[in-house]
Amino acid sequence: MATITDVARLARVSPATVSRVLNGTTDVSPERAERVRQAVAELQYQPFSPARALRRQLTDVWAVIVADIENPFFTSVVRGIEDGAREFGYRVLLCNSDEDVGKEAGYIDVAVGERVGGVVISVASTRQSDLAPLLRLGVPVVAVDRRPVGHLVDSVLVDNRLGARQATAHLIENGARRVACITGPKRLSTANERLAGYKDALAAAGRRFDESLVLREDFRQAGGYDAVRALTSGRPRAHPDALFVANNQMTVGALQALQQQDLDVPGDVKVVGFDDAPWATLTRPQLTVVAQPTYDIGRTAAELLATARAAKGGPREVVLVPKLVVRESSGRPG
Amino acid sequence: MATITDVARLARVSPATVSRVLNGTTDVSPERAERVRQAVAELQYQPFSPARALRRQLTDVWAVIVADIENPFFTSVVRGIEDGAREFGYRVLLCNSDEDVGKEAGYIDVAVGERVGGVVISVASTRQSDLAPLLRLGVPVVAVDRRPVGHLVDSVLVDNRLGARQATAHLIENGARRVACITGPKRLSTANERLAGYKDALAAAGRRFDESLVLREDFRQAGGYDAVRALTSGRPRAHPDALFVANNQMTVGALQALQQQDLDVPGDVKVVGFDDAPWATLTRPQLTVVAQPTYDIGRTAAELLATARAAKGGPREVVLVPKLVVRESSGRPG
DNA sequence: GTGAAAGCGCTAACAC
DNA sequence: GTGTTAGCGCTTTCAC
Repeated sequence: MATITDVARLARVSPATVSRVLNGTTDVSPERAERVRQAVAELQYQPFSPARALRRQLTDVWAVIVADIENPFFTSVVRGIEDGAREFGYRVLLCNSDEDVGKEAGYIDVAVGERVGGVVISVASTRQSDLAPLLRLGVPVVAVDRRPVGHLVDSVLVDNRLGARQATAHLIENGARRVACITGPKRLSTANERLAGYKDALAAAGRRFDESLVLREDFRQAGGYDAVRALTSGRPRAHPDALFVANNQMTVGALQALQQQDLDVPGDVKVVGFDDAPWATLTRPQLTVVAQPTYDIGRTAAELLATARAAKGGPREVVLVPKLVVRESSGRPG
Repeated sequence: MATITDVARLARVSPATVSRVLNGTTDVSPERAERVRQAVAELQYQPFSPARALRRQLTDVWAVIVADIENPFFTSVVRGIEDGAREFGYRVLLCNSDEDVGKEAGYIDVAVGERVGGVVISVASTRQSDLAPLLRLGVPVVAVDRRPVGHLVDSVLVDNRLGARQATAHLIENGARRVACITGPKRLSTANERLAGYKDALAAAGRRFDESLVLREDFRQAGGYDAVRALTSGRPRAHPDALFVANNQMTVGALQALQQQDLDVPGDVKVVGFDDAPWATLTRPQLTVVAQPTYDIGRTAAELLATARAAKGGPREVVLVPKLVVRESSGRPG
């Protein structure tokens, strides 16, 4: 591969001049600039990024570390981040922590090693994810979706508690007597906040909180499936007549389990899921969900990251509002 | 941030010795090695990747360039690639070309600039995507899903023609008289191969090929929706009684359009989609699809990439076999 | 406006 | 085993 020296030789100028033409830092005489451009084209020269990064001590790359690249929620957020990054002149290095704190730590090390210009992260664990290596370096970090505790970073969150409260209240209004909550692991703030919102709604309706109706699973499809199997395995009187499922992938699993057991939705069990999906109107019945502003979450994160170095004061926190989208799976009033 | 020199000073050794400890290239006396490790820990030293890449002239990074990060097909492929990459000791830099040859070219330049160790790409265009910058550099490239013409690269493809033929034949066997094909743009080999398979099946059944029953849209949801609207807008006798939809996202749109027009599936219109989805059993009726071995595609690509430098002979091509998964949307025989 | 020269942090060749 | 040294490709003073 050609180097800047090769280009300089061919264009009969110094390497410094080639650099100046490429970066537009100083004026170069038109003729020489033209010679340089020709030489670049002829040699198909492409600057070697590591050399440039070494010299400049920074890169125009952001690392985006998401917990689950297969979850459409995150890919939509990523799209928002990407579009924002492009606008601000950054490239995006996308990493998948796979809900694993260890893998996540590895990618954080990579981000540190690359001296990336910024990091957007949906932490694998609210308490255990360690952002310190980034913060020590002074790399701006924006947390999305999940709240990291003990680290002072900007964040873009959704009012999960509100969304969960609305979902649960809606089920109660529609006549549900025993609403179960299938939520995620304790290590995720989203799981806890959605559970809290569920409790809020019960309390507001004067309902007793029944521990046996709350199940924690991982946020994956199999978790939703297993939860429903467990909830419907005991004596029938103990079964729930409504489900608030706190995550999109678990909702798929939950619906599959209900279907397999010939339980009618919403007749036997009413269902509200979290996060909308393109196919939510294709299921029978159509799925009621708490929709999240996924793309905006990403967009907003990019804006915070781009302005992080200039920002004064403490961490900035943006909380976006989810929206209950009522379809058929949650039944009807009365 | 601490440098290798800082570590060396603190450990009272030379920078070379620190490097040796970190990379395990040569034996270092136990005591000195221990001192180095302590210094590394104390300073929280993290090697600066660009400096290392500059010196070594290569990186342990693969670029994975996918056409649409929001398409679950690709994210599943990516998971396969990632798992393979990890096994072979590579990190994955994920890029989203957004079905745009221009953005794709930008990421190819990035890959060249970074001198990545390999590239896995699902090209944005069979003919227009330009892999030459990579090949000139000698970077191993593996194409997945879509076939790039005019470039000698390894590839992992699916037998789209076979899958499409099976899908269409199945619809015909189930009594469809007018099978429409909603496929993708001409620039994508997958779109063309699936159309070819559709034609194969018609021919094998002795059916006349009717141009008006073939629609090309982009591979996105709105495309499927628009196609169905178009197909059902003319005089009823011209409407199809079956649809072969050549892509997962378009299938969602197509089903939505059918639903909106109160067309019964499979009564009025039988449907087979391409690529399976977790929610395919939740729709009413359950969706018949041609399932692709997504994860294996990625896995296989990683294996080809890891062994590319050692491989002799011409380009290697692996063709995986899709599988028709019959559910309800395609009707019943007779 | 331009070139010479230094140096970013790291590793590998070479001495000892 | 270990330290010294050179140099990867680039940008940025500093002279002129």
